[in-house]
Amino acid sequence: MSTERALRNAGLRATAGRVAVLDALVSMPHSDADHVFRVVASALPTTSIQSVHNILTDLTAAGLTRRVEPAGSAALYERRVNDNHHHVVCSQCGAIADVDCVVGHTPCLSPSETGGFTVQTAEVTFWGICPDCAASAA
Amino acid sequence: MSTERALRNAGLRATAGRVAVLDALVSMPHSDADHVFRVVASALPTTSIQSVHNILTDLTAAGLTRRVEPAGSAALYERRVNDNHHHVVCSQCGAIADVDCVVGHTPCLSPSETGGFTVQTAEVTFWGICPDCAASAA
DNA sequence: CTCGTAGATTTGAATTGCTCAAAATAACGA
DNA sequence: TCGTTATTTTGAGCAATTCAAATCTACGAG
Repeated sequence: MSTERALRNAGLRATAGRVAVLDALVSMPHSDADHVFRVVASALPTTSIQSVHNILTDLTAAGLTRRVEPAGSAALYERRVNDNHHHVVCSQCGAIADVDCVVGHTPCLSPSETGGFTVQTAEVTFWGICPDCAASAA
Repeated sequence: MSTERALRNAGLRATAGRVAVLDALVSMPHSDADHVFRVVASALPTTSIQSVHNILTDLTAAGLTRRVEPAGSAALYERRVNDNHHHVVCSQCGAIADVDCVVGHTPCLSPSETGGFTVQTAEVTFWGICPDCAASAA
């Protein structure tokens, strides 16, 4: 299995829990730990929310998943990694979608005054209204 | 007092707690609720952390303060508002500084593919190393 | 000026999201 | 097949924040 290979390549053991979590994130990106837990639990009844937290933390540390924390919601995880994409978040319902970066190529990557900070990455979050919320408002 | 006038202009009553919180945020921007509480509590011994949360929530709803939630830290508040500035956060110690926006004026405000979202604002967080952490690493 | 009331604060409890740690278990190289 | 060590399990615990009822107070009406 490709998922298991990815785990071993990252130096992690290929356990059922990790495979299930990674696979879950492919079909439902931007899921929080609880969401992942509910999907994984049906196939793996012995698991727990804490285990899912452990797994997600490990996977993120190993670079297999990315953790996103939009203001106001729990941490979200996605498999899409290493491409520095950004996100649009619905300020009404919290729905989230990927956004590829933008204007030229690395916008906002050279702030004018950094107060002496050495900038390594730029994280962009767009806030707006998702199609569903726009529809139900009309 | 200018602070009290600002409160009334926003349609809020000018209470001692609110004035103290606003004033505290002028001298120490990017403070979390606990930080604000400790400063305010010395002048206002009857207050509580919950009251500070209430106040900060109200002030933010009224547009008098801005709430920022960098990944991994508690919510931070600042008085600087309505100028859409951004932040640099130290990935080691969490120190935070303001960054004025950048490249032209409204960079990153026109993502290529929004997945149908109507984008209203763009929030940029730079991650890097602050001067202090850089110094102690050398 | 004082009084009543809507708006704020206080107090205490509860919730959410997550971390920590010890014991049990399972992956996988030898 | 077995042993080691990584991983999961289980259960407790914590920090940040929210909720809600009771009390209080700012401030406009009179």
